[in-house]
Amino acid sequence: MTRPSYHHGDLANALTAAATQLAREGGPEAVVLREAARKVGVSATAAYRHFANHGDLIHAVKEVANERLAESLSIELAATPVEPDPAAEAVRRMGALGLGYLRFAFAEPGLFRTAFCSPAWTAGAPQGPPEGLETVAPYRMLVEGLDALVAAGVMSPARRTYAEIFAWSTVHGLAMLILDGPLSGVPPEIREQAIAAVLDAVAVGLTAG
Amino acid sequence: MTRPSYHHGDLANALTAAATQLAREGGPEAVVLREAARKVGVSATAAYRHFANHGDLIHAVKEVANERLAESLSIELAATPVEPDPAAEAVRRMGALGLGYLRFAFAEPGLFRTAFCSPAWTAGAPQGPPEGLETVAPYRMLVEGLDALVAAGVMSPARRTYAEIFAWSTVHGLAMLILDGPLSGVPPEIREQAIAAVLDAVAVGLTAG
DNA sequence: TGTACATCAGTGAACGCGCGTTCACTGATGTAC
DNA sequence: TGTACATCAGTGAACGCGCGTTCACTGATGTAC
Repeated sequence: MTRPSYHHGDLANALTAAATQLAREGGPEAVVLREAARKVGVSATAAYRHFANHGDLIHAVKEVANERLAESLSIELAATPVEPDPAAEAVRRMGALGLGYLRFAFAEPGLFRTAFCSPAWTAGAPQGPPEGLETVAPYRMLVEGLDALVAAGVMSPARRTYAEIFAWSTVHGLAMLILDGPLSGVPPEIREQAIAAVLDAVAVGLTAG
Repeated sequence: MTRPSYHHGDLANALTAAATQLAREGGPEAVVLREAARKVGVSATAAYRHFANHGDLIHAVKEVANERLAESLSIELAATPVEPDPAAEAVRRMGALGLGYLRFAFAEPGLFRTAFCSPAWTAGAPQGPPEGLETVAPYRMLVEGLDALVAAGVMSPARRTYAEIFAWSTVHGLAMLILDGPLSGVPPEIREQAIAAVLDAVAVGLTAG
């Protein structure tokens, strides 16, 4: 298990992968730089050749987590057949996005919590240009879904404003209340019913009137 | 500022108050037992006469935070005049509850985050009987609000199921996304508009059809 | 009304923990001539 | 094709931090007789 050369060759990626595994098992607080280095078989100091500091490493994991979330959304989008009717199709897609979001949260709680961890955890990470929300894949998918709702005539343009925030808030809140919060005791069966009911209510809130 | 006697007399409450102030300023991670003792002017060891451990102290703060949240809901309920029409009144109350929840989250982010902190923070706290959600004041207020909606005939009984979870998830998610999450950059003015739009969408989701 | 004594509520020193980070260093790589 | 040398990517020891918690203790309180 020793590496062939003194130089690792791909240490940045290896550390990110190890740190991602830590996050998967215990959320952002489990991402410890020394442990990631240990897993890769390298001294802790070596990490500083590739990451500015601890927060920078967490930031890298956070980006990976967002990619995984986007994948989960895509998978759920593809899991149900396309509806011939544009209106029904737009509604189907929104439901799939919500379901993909929640499936990810419950299947990968550690990564989910890391994707949305407080900025305190990534403090010190050197930030480039202040990239907006539009660069985050899951958010773009949500925007497209809502636009399709309007294009299909199933949501009034007046309701379009802040619709991202409404839809996102609901699924995010549900995930948080169940993962970390006072709804953590809800058994899986009830949880599934609640998810269906909540997603339905969101659809109503977006399209009614 | 020295206490009159060797015995403090009310140390448990004093420590809880000091710890609550710490939480107010920095959330659950700022609740450090030694610091709370320091603020009260007592040795760290003394805290162990009144709290089983660190998690127990945080648990006490968590309960205080929930009381403050309930107060915020009550204040907002009383902030707008009662509607004569029962249907309008029930809708008004739901809006006030949502607003009170969000006002509290933004006015007291540290306490809000403590009220909903992960069980990991309160680990070790000796738990009595597993008290259900019904014992938590804010939750009871939500249940009453939804029941009133049905009683006033403005929400169909079919929609009543899991309505708590839908309404709660939405306001909770909005608070989290803005406090800790990717919506933290939203300026206060836009935030207020978003709050109004989201609360409106929830009302639609609850009552439409 | 005194007094002995159990109990309660504090004290202060100390420990271990494991982290992030820095330091001076050495082995490996690649490029100019 | 060799060789000198700058640069890059690692090493290992060490530091400081501040926490939660334990220990043996002492001062204050209250109760039985």
